[in-house]
Amino acid sequence: MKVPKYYLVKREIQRLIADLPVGAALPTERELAELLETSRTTVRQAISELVVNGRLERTQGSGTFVAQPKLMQLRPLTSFSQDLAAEGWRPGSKVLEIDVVEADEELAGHLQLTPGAPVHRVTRLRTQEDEPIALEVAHIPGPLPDLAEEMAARGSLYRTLAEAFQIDLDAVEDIVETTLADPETANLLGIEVGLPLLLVHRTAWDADGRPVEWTRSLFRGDRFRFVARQRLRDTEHPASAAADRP
Amino acid sequence: MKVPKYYLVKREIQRLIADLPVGAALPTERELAELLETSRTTVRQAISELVVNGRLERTQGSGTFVAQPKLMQLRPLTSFSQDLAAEGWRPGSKVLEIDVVEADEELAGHLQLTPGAPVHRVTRLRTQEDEPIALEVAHIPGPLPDLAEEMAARGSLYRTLAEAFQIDLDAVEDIVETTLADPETANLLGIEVGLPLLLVHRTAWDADGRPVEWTRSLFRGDRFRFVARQRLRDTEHPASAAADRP
DNA sequence: ATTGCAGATTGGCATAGACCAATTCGTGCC
DNA sequence: GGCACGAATTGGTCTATGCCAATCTGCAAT
Repeated sequence: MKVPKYYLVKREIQRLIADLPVGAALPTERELAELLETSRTTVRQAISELVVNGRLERTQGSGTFVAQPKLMQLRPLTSFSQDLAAEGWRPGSKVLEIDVVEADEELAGHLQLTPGAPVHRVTRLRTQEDEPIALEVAHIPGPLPDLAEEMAARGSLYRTLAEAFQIDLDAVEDIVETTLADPETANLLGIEVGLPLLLVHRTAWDADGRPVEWTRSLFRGDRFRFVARQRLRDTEHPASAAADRP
Repeated sequence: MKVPKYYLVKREIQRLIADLPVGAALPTERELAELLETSRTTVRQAISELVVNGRLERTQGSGTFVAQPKLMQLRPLTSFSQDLAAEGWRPGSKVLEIDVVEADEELAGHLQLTPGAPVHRVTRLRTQEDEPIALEVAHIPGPLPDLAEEMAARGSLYRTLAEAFQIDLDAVEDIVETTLADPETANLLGIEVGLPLLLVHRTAWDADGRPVEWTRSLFRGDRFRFVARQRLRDTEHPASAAADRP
């Protein structure tokens, strides 16, 4: 099998950084090109893949550095804050905007509304140790008086829905796929344009089966894992009541 | 905000292909470079992102074409075949290898074994309409006599475990993250090196809480969505027995 | 000691061009 | 008509180079 040169260069660089601690600086691109007897373009292509994989971090004017390994995890059925707090992280959240928009075709479909119906929109930047890791846009239908104030008082969106508006979620569905960072998203998340992201669409229903939330989240692909854990409902033998998994 | 030129080119190309049907050919890279008054390198960078997003497909010697949109979905709790069949797809599976290996540190940890313990390994290529979409390596501990023959007779791994070895799954956990295709994987999946993949680690437990399967799957990021659907166990009010979601 | 500015350093973007590899297509042969 | 082969076409890789933008460094002024 033919392996392109930039891929060999990538492996060389991986060897170079294998023993380096987080934060260590790589040689400059121009030095690497000379050292590995190739062009700077090829070196950049190799480094780009390592950046995408989350192994390296580039800063214009400064250099290229060994990055933190991928660590965070998110379970789909609880809230962002609970998820990360349970893992021992320090999650934060910054509300960028709270407004009301008219549902377009797609949004109306997901929330079972007629297009044009008013929907509350909450745009938030999720952070971890003050580093942005996700951009989240939640859409909630129905009257929610003083949503901004209620949220400001509580912080958590789910807690606000439950305590201030008696909206309790009964089921959620997450759809996860990959996408690429466009300039605007890259800017907000402080990452490079073109980095792979995990695009998560979440729909939540109440006990009556009515959709109460439709959210579009973009997570850094190099910093996030998505965890889905499920008990299998044994439709044939409704016996199993064993302890939860270790 | 500064938007690089290749990104503008990308948008131009997106406009160009907006009305084209699947399979339609783009102008050649050299033509696009001239048309959009830029270099071929810049055009290639723009096209590369559209390829990664699954909007375009490149074939050396032939051209660049509009690709099938992302469509498939997979729920985490049933088998690959059931998942796709339920969505109306025609899934296939090709067993590449069935053998027994010694568990390394990581594998032993996931399956609660001692390193060096023998583990069955089933390597499969999952296909859809004869197109490879995922590479799956399953590890199952314990004695499984004539596993290869039993599987050949049934096709499905989960059915084989249940019917031939009385191994019934009770809970599963999927961990989803992004990664990039290395040359070997890219070769098997028939995609380009460097394309983003969804890397899914699945662990399955039986009713006694013993891990019975640990699987590493690589899905084409441009062809796959991952769906996790959950009922929220209402720990406070164990009442909810409403109909499943619409 | 602190601040401010200028220059050097480093990554980011874009160009032009060469050659390779896979595919396609036309031509001519059978 | 069908097949084989070679040329043309098209994407794949790599080089060399220039300039821009962000950052860092060090010196000078305060």
